[in-house]
Amino acid sequence: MAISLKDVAQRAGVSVKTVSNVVNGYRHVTPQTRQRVQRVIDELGYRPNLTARHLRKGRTGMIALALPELGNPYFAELADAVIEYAGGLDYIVLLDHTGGRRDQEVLFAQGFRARVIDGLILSPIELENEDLLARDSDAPLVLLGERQYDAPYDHIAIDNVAAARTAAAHLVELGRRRIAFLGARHGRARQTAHLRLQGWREVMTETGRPTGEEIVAVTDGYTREDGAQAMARLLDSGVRPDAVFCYNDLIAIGAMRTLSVRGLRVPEDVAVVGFDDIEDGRYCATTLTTVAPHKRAIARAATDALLERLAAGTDKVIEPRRVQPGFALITRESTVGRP
Amino acid sequence: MAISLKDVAQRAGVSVKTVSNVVNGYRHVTPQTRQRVQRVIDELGYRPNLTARHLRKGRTGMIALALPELGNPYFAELADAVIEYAGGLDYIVLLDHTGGRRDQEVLFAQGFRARVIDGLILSPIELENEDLLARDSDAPLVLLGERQYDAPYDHIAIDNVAAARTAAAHLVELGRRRIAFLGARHGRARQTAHLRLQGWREVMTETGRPTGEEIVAVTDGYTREDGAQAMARLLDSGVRPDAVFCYNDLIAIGAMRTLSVRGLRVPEDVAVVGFDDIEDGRYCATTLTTVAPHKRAIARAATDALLERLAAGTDKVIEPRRVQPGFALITRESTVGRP
DNA sequence: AGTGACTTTTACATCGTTATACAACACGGG
DNA sequence: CCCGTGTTGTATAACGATGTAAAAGTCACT
Repeated sequence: MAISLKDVAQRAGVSVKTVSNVVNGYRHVTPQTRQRVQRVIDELGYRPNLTARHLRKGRTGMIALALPELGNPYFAELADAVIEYAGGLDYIVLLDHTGGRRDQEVLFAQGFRARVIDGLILSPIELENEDLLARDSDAPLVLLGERQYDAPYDHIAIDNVAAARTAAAHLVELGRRRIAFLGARHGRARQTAHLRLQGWREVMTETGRPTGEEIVAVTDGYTREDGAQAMARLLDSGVRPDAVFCYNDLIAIGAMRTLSVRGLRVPEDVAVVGFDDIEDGRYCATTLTTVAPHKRAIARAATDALLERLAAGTDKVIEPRRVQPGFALITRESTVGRP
Repeated sequence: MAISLKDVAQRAGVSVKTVSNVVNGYRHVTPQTRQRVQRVIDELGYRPNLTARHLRKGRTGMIALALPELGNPYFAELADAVIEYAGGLDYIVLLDHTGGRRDQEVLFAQGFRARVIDGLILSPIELENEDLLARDSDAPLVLLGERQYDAPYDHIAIDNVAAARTAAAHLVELGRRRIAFLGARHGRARQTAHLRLQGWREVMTETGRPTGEEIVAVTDGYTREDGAQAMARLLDSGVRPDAVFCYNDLIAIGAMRTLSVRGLRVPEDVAVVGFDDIEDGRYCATTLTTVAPHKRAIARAATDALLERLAAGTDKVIEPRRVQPGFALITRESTVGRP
């Protein structure tokens, strides 16, 4: 059986509340009392029951982080960063994955696990604006990632259009002419993929390069497999790009795999740029040039935004905040070759 | 303010306990009462406060899963599997990372977060046997992964020696003669690395191949970087292996990177085998032959073992259990070449 | 000694749930 | 008509912590 305040109080010959006061560092306790109680606490090895404390305080000290999938290293690395940072602020992080499915995302946004968590950081993929507007949970919600919404929630995301432009401009500078885009998505105008596609398209247009449908490969998902297949389809269709800009690193890695199978050299025949800066990219046979969002900054911004809302309470209204952490283009062999 | 049992009871004109009975599907409630209460529940959108329930029941319905790091895809994929499986059994999984540091591992084993979680699945790296014996927390603990301990805890791990033998035998069958081992560790005899090293050494000895120190590369960690450096050191030392068996896929990927930089072909000049079957390995320029532990089986076995202990309660003694999930050798281009 | 202004400690209610024990009621058999 | 049996519902006490309000103790000053 676990030790409770009562046990300590009994043994120390004081009231339960006094023990509680000692535990919580309350000011008005005489040094003698404090010392005596503290000794008993150490003796019995008392540790507060967080469940009880949470019940009484109405807060659990836990926040949830819902990501599409941990199998994607970008999200795993991001999760690491959030757990680390929030942990430092005495918050426990509940990690979850939505599988990028709309029903799951709605479930989480709606407060699945409400009463267990104080707030939620959600990185949506399929979630629609209407889902957010229909939300009735009162736990604070911070949105992560690049989809855009017209809803009153904090949103942390890098400037995707600018980031994509940087990547595209890099390929243009290298003198590439037929620069394909891998990882576009059907439909949904607010998708991240559209922002990156837009940045790419802007630069292509400005520099007189083709942007036709035949040079844009649509994928179902964001995996290596999707990238490999998309690249294969592109090549099979007769298009011969001399560069590809990929929605993310996984797709880029898949694409490089297909290029290797087809006997095309990277970057001599085809230059490749990814997005995310996952660690894999640094150890491919040909290391991957990529756009690196500052993951720690993202983790910090998201956690800070959420905790600030928690501290303010539900009544106080805080203007929804839009934070744009930085990014950097990291050039590696897949565009500039081996030194 | 959230709706509580009391609110529902008041509105429905019954006692609090009756509502509780309806919520919990207690048998002896007349259909009329049940229906009436249920209607009010739906009307008010009542959802049980799990914190209170947990306080009362003395259980939280949460288990922790402490892994070295999520950045390693093997652990990320494993975490995915555990969250999925335990979630299906109505358990919430608290994911944590120890960084593979002994102090952190001890902290978790000792019941950091006790009173929040009902039990713990821990995948230790540096944890020592004495740490386990000194453990005084009463929350059930299941050990995951390949380190061996003489302590009364359930342990889930594949047969590493057999797995390593399978991999080594594969390289022997291909006619390779100087088969290096990448990713050995200094000291600690109970380490996983030693088991894999042992399997490798057995096969080398049985087939008359060298097992000298010069062909075994020690690493500090288990990352791609470690693999790349170890491979470089091996080559610099003048050893010319025609195959490498790596402690894990990350090291193998790092090694392949170095081989590529040095102009050595895989598998023509050097065949490479990894361990873990992480997704990265399927999309390298040269896909990676690897030993694939059955991750889902591991996740299931660990969760089942833990939940069984939870169900049994602390008083009942269950014999510590050793489960060995299966594995499979998956041959890819890094040993058999491209078809 | 009595007063007022603190400081220190305590008793008790409370958070939202479930367990326990018991009251109220229905039913069938003698 | 009473009794035992079994069902249905309620009042109350926990679980372990904290907040509130008030009691008890201390001290300086008249």
